[in-house]
Amino acid sequence: MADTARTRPAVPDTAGSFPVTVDVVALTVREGALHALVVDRLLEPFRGQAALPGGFVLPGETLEQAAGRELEEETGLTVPTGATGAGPWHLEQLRTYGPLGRDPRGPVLSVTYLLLAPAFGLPAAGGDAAEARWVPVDGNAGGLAFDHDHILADGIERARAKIEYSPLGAAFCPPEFPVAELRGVYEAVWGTRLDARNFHRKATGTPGFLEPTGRLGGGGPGRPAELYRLAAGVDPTAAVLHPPLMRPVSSGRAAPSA
Amino acid sequence: MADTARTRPAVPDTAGSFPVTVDVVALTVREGALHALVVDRLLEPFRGQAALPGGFVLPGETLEQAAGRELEEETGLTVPTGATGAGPWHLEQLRTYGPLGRDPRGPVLSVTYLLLAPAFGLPAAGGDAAEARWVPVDGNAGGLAFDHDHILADGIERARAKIEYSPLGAAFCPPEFPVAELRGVYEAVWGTRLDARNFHRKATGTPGFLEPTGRLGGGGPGRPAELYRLAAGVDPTAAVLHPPLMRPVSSGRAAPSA
DNA sequence: CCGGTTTGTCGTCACTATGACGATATATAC
DNA sequence: GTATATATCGTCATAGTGACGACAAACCGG
Repeated sequence: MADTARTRPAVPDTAGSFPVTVDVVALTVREGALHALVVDRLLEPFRGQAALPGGFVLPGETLEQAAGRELEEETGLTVPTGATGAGPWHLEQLRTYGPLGRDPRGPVLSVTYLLLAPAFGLPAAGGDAAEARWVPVDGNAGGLAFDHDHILADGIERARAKIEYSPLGAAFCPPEFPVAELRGVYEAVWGTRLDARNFHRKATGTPGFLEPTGRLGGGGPGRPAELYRLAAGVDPTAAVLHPPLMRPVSSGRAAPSA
Repeated sequence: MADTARTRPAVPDTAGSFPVTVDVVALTVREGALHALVVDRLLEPFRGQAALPGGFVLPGETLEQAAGRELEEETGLTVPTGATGAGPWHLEQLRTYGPLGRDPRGPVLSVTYLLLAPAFGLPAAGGDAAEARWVPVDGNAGGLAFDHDHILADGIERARAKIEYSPLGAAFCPPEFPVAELRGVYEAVWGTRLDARNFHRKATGTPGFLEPTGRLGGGGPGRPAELYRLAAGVDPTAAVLHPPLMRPVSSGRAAPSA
């Protein structure tokens, strides 16, 4: 143990050491509205209060692994491996909060992740949480534990901004979907209405965005829609929409919060 | 000590505790080229190698405070307080790396920050670093310690993307500057040439971006330019450029790395 | 003093992308 | 069949861009 100090330099004693949590802003579109995943806390602090799913990072874990584990433990959602790739599901880091003044237990760092997912069956509770559920985020979803209201707002704004120029809107859709479903995603995330014809022109006319499957999706009333999938081999965060799909100025174009 | 467990819930024992560093990608524009601030390490690991300025977060410190302290200790640069506001200097969080496989001393979390600054006098070395210096980032600045090459690349890409739609390009400029200087920033950051007349039209014609001071800036050859400042009261990260200033497609439109 | 050079600013023009909206195709509901 | 709903294609005016001409106002060298 003493010789490791020579062969392997150590972290200086003055450096602080912090517990680290991973919290996930999981968003989906259900019934035309943007929903976030919250759980009810079973433990102190904030016992009984709603919070974002998340928990402490364990030794030997990566941050992504911790995010996936907590999500699965608390909500039953299993994030497919490689969800940072194209297709449904998208997991990306949001930002890091803390360590001061955000947890009554003391200094705690929170690395947060943003998950965009298709509407998914009701998750099951477990772990440190009871009753995981999707809650609509129309304006005032407030009342979350810790600084999770703030984190949720940041996550929503990130999602709103990213679908402007990236194909990430498709992360909310199943592997094959009609253009109208994608338009519904934009309308739900932005809280606005988009012209179906102009959206169709932009979505299908942008190289590297959508790819026709040739199949038709029937079922509902009206003419059956052609099904599309995300263009293959495209980085889901690449800026394929050039110029971007712009949110109507009439809608609440809130300034991104840094 | 025993009763605090009742009145103040504690972090569970199973939770890991991690040393946390703050590393800063400091960018500036000098002589028409984008430069990054690097220091030479005085201590192991990677002693003698170039690295981004940064160091361990101390107990009781916020992340921003740690970033400012390390920057000042190692490079002599003093970030003005409130550099997240408008005007020259801009400090924002980039992302968090780790904790596994990036530091030979063991699991270490690195919260990184992006600093955009006007060209500034040669920084002075100190602390754990010798010879802080600006290095041009034209393509192959590589060879930094830890995963700092990767972090630097992420920071540059963030800067390239942000000046497309935000007024952040002005963070590289002094408080008052001619339009041509701002154009030089865009050209340096994007590594491309822009048409002076079209840039002037877009920059001066976009509400919430530039504000004429009425003063003229003389000195060099040619007609003296009108001096502008950033529009007052505008969030420096707000998307004021709608549609954005788009990088020419001819230039290397690399896909953002998530 | 005077023309040449350099840089900043204003204008023009073709083209692209958008926003608004009409028209047609093809399904389900009654 | 008729009404209704949805998808897709087309048209047209307009805003914004890219390319580039023209003029303004400083410096330089003789």
